[in-house]
Amino acid sequence: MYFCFVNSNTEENYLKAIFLLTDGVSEVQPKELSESLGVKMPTINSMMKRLLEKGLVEHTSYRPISLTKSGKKMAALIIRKHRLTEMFLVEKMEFGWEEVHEIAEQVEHIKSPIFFEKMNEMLGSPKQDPHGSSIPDLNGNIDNVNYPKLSDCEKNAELRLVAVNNSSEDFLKFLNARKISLGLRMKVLSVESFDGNMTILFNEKREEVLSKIVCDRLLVTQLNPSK
Amino acid sequence: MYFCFVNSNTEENYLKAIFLLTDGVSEVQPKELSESLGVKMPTINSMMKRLLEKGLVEHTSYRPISLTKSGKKMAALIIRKHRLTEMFLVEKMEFGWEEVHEIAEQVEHIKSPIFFEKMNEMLGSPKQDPHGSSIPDLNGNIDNVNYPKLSDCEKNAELRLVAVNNSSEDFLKFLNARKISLGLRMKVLSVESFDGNMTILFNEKREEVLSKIVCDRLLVTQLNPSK
DNA sequence: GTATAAACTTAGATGTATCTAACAAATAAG
DNA sequence: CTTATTTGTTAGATACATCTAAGTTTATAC
Ligand SMILES: [Mn+2]
Ligand SMILES: [Mn+2]
Ligand SMILES: [Mn+2]
Ligand SMILES: [Mn+2]
Repeated sequence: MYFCFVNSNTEENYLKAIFLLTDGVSEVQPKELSESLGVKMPTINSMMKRLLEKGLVEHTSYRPISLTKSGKKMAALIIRKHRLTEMFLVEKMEFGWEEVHEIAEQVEHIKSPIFFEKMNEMLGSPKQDPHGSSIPDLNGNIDNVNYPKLSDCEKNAELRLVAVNNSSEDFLKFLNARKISLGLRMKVLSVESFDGNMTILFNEKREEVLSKIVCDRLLVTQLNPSK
Repeated sequence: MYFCFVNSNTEENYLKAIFLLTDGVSEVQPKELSESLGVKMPTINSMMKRLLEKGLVEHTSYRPISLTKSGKKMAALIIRKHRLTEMFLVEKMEFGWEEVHEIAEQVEHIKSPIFFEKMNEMLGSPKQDPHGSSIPDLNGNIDNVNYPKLSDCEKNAELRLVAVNNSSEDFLKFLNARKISLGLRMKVLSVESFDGNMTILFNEKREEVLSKIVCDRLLVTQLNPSK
């Protein structure tokens, strides 16, 4: 049934990184992958050679890298485990959303399908993780909703924060300190064209200036413009 | 504070195996360790060389192996994580006691003190794991209660099952099928001297014959002989 | 007490995951 | 178009975790 050839944790991390850098569809430059994983270029080369032999990636010399169908599925299933873990840590173990990414980075490699399906069950099959990213299903299919960045919105836009782009502890602590969490209502009061700073009204009450760097990492939906 | 030189999962498994084979106090033969870990003898040699350099084991050529003080502490802390995990899986995630050992074998290597201390808190600082083994404290101290085996008990002994010697899935499923679980009352009705088979009365109702192999793996306490 | 067996060690090989140094191709600049 | 610069590849080295084959030491048997 399960045709069990298993990949190492390292291989899993490569597949995941490629998936995230390509959105599961496009290609990624070796350079970009090397920076994302924090390894030197030749390391990418030797790993691509292995993943190529296993039929998980496509790569010809001097060309960008992409996942094969089976590579894509494997990557999505690892991401499923990562995001279920994050949700479990937040919902069932009372961790803050800023604490869970590092732990999930390790837990995602546990070899035990039932362990993650138990989490899924206890959580009631959640569709998003604590950072608003979609959780792939058991077949490796993932909703590819592409939320706009706050920084791409215009003056007077009425928005709701639905996800963050980045789960680093520092960034999320920054948001915590300003009581910015998923679901928050926002209105763009002004955009400074010089540096991209935005003045935002939160929940129709609180006003705050956010830098371009921060606005790039906040993903939003438009609130229905009727009314 | 934490002087963070970290060991690989493999090194952690060796430390744990030595601890369990020596009860944290005595010595173990390389042969025995090699069989316990399922690796060949030279593998033990090269790992002992590394652990020796790290100051975690003591070993001179052709002599048995023991843990140093710091090796002992590290081993105990890994065992703490293993057993807390097993308890968490049973108590908070509704796994059966026969399912948890393999998962804990992987989870024990997660690098995140807070992850395990959260489990500990949620569980109310349990003193035993689901198989009745003691959970070491945060300083690596462990209650070394040495329960007798059922197979060492005599006819008419009145006992309570407090732990099992072995957490293999097969053995625990065998016990499940016979509704044998921790806390169960037992009375030794007879011992067959030829093969060590014992006839046991459970909960003053149910009678069952258990083989020597099984009785060797059941750890008991004497019920107070008064009354 | 020597011979045989068992346990242990050393040497050398393999595969994974990484690196540096040196070279090659593609891209950008002038 | 030729020259830098950036990007990518190859070759060779190192550390970890394991093995097999070949010796050594210790223990057991006669
Ligand atoms: Mn994450
Ligand atoms: Mn990971
Ligand atoms: Mn266990
Ligand atoms: Mn383990």
